[in-house]
Order: sequence, then C-alpha cells, then structure tokens
Amino acid sequence: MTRTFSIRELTKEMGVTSRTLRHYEDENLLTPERRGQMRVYSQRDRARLTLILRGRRVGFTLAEIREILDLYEGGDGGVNQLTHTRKKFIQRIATLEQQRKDIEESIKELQLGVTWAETQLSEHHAEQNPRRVKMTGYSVMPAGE
Amino acid sequence: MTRTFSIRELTKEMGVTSRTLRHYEDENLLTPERRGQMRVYSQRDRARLTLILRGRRVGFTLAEIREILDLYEGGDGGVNQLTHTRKKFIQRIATLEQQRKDIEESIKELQLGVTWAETQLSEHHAEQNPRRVKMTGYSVMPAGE
DNA sequence: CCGTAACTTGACGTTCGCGTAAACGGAAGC
DNA sequence: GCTTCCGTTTACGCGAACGTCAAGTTACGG
Repeated sequence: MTRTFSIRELTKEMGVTSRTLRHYEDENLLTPERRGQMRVYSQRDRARLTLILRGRRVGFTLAEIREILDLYEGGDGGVNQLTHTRKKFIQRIATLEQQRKDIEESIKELQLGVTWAETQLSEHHAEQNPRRVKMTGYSVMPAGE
Repeated sequence: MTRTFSIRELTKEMGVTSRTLRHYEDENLLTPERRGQMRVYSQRDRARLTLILRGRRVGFTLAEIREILDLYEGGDGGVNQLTHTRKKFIQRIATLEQQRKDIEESIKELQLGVTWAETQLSEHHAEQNPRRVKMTGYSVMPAGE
C-alpha cells in the first residue's frame, strides 16, 4: 500500500505548479526518487509537502521550513542535538503563538469594519442623505499600547 | 495632547528602520507632515503603522495592507463602495481564520516534536544506548486527509 | 566657525519564491 | 512518420520589501 505519485498528480492534489515542486527539490525540501529521469514521489514526500505548504501559509520562509524538517530527521540523536532541537521547536511555538494573537487582533479589527459598513448601509436605507460617520483616523485604530 | 513623533522615535518604538518608514511612505501607507523637510508623524500615522506591522506579521503584502487601509478611509460612502468594503473585509476574515487553523496545526506538530525530544532525552538518561525511535518519515506527519 | 548628529533624497543592490521561456527526451496514438 | 503529451534541465526574469551607499541640508553645542 505504498502508493507513489507522479509530479502531475501531486501538483493537482496540492494546488501547486510543477515548477514549485522542482524548486523545493532544489532547496532540498523534497527528494523524490527517479524512475529513469522522471520523479517518483512517495507518501513521505507528499506528507512533507503538506507541511511545507502549511508552513508557507503561516509565513515561514523555505529556509525556516527546511530547518524544522531537518530537525525532525537530522541529527545523530545525541543529547546536544536533541536539546537544540527541543529549544528550536519551543521558539517556533512562541512565534506562532504571537502570530495567532496578531491574527485574532486583525480579525477583531476587520469585524469592526464589517459592522461599521453594515451600520452605514442601514442608514443609507433609512435616510437618503446619511451622516458620514468617518471611521477614519485612529478612532478605529487599536487602543492598546 | 496631540503628540507627534520624529522618525527616530517611531523606529525605536516600533522596531523598524527609518528606511522602512520611508518605504511605507513611498507606498502611500504613511503620510507624515513636514516641518521644513523633516517628517513629523502624528498619532494617526503611529496607529496606522501599528496596523501595518501587524498585517506584515500575519503575512499580508504591503499592497494588501494598503487596500485594507484604503477601505477604511476611502470611498464616497456610496452603497456600492460600502458593500464592496464589507465583502472585502469578510474575505480577509476568512483567510485569517484559515491561517489560524494552520497555525494551530503547526503548533500541535511542534509540540509533538518537543515531547518526542524530551522522551529521547529521558531515555538517554535511563540507558546509555537509547533505542533510536526514528520519528522520521510520515510517522509524525499529518494523519488527516 | 566647526563638528556632529539627525535628517533628507536619489538610486542601485539583494534576497526570496517562484514564473517563464528554450530546448530536449521518451512513449502513445493516428 | 508525425504529433501530442508528459516529463526533463538550464537559466534568465521579476516583484516585493527593504538594505545600503552616496551626497546633501538643517539645527545645535562648544
């Protein structure tokens, strides 16, 4: 049950171009095998690609993604390596949690924007000459320090 | 109480370079006033900068950030404009929520990595020749389709 | 008057993440 | 045979987001 994938299959499934997959290979993020000179992607490649794309969506650079992936695989299993890996992971988690906070803030802002727009629209409905509540400046801007 | 800021103050407070602030000005993201030829940033500029940096941290391009900021300010207040703005905001919220999911997944993965490393380390403690649980391949990879 | 510190405007350089040809190699179908 | 896919390599190009000089201006203390 160890399925393999052609480059085309993978691109369609994951929504990327073949150029992207080759690029990831140049960057040592993927290492498909070859049948002749054609690439044959394993389940493992596919799984790594999933991680890569997710990393990309959350703003990691390819170098950062490679580092994380290498941490999973690499190393001699020595204490130093393991300690280092653990530390790196914890750091990543911290930045991700900061990012989550940022995202939640952004969502809040945008939701304010939505309700604001809806208010304006309902007033358009009521009066034919709505009072322009400006919502500009830093009235809508973050209050927090 | 309408404080203003020099470029240096703002860079120090926000942790960016002056080049960055000038770049944002070139891109019409900030529009500080001038005293002579020196830039004078208002509270509003500072607030916008906060939003810009947060947007940047969550992976928005400057163009996207500008679009959002323009939506807040711009427009004639017409129904079409408002409807469009609302739609845009809602779209942004959707992508942000996708991103939050991605981030939470990533955090989970990394937490698995941490506990794995800790397990390895504790076994190092117990035995002098630890069994190398490989954690490689797609054993740690996402199970979900 | 001099230095120096903080600011200004160009303008070219750099990194990242691919896009986009250009040119070629099998294999399949008519 | 020829065309049509699907694949390959090599390599130059590009937009985004600044970095990095270079060269000049303004304000102030000594």
